[in-house]
Amino acid sequence: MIKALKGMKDTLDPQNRKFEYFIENTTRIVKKYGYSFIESPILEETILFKRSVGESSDIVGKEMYQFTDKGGNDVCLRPEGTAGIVRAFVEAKMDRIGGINRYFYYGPMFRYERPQKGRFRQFHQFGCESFGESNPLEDANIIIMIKEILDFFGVNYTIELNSLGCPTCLPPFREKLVSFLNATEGFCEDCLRRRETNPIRVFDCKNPNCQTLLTPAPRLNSELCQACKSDFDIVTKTLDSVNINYELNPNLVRGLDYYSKTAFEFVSSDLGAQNAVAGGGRYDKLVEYLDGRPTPAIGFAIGIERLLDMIELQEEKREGYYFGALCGEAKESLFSQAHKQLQSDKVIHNYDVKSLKAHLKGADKAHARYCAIIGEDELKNGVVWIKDLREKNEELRPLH
RNA sequence: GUGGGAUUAGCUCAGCUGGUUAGAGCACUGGUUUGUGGUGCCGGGGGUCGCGGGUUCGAAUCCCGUAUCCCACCCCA
Repeated sequence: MIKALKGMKDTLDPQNRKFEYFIENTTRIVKKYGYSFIESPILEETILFKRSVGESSDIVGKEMYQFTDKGGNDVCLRPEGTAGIVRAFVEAKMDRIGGINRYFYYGPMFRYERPQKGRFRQFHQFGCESFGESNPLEDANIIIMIKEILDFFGVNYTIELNSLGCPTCLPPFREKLVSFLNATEGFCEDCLRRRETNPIRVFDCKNPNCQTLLTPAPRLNSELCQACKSDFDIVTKTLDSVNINYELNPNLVRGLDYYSKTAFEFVSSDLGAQNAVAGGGRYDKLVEYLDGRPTPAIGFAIGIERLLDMIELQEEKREGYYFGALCGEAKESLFSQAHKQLQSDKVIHNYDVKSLKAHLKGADKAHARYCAIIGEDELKNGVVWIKDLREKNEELRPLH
């Protein structure tokens, strides 16, 4: 038997029903906030992700499905959604047209990782990207929108918030931090590695010894430049004004290099170790990194599988008709009757001749509202027998 | 990439220290004196015991390898 590759899942019942339910309602909500559908290819040039997500990130460094295609191009299955959308945005010259453009997308992403709870090699994200709006009210509004989505599905979460600074205040801070790390002995191996790759991540270390050593370390939230600080204040004050609870997490570091200023994650204790159900932030420099005109932007993505893991499927409701014959002679009339019904209703047609009891069982299993039967008696009288499986009443309708 | 646990029917699992034709529940399917489901009763189909080696008279059972799944590290949605 040929099986799906490691970490890759087929979407069948009942997951498929959850998936449709999620897309339908999330789409409805984000459209209210002015987002419109966009789709970009799953396969992109490798350079796109190297320049946007960043070569120092784990995603680009070791998790990409990268290969050379038949034309000799260095290509990748997209590991995340934002880079492709920004490329599409710049390629369509939307940066030159200007204005405010908001897009949503959903689809598969690929990362070559060891699978575990809530983590797959092919997984799905639903994301939004807002271009052209630098006002931090947009940051707050996006967080409010995500909250509306998660609340609609009734999941538990907490919002974690941080400011990552900008090209004015982050690099000096990073240098300060690295000198501090260099001057301090006793950090664990992971932290020494982080010092080289992504120094801010040391704050995330779970090793209690490292946490102790970090006590006197410089902190970004007290090193933010005036602009970053005042923007972040607006975000938090706006959230306060609409009574949204959040936690300031100075250790929140996003794994993608393009983020700046506002960064947030929606985490849930109902998930496993992979507890982020949604995450995102501002990326004001990314459009120009990808050869566009400077355009402020902010976006986020929801991990669809992680969200679906937390939602309950509502019971499938009875709908439509089930058609069955009690004798071979009835088959022809039954088929034509079913065909006519199909013009206005969902119809499941069973082709086998079976007992009434067997057909009723079949109708029940098919979640049909009505069970329509033709047997010898009905054929003789030119009628079809119909039972309403929910109301438990029966009627005879003339064949037509 | 590093650990730990698992792998027997479609699903959840039982199968003791290796010993005759590998079991259960659920699911599926059919019947159940008259044409009434989701909820009675009886029957039926379905398994090269993940795969490959090895030990043995004999392996689902012991050993080695390997694949996949689950969980965690790491990282992130």
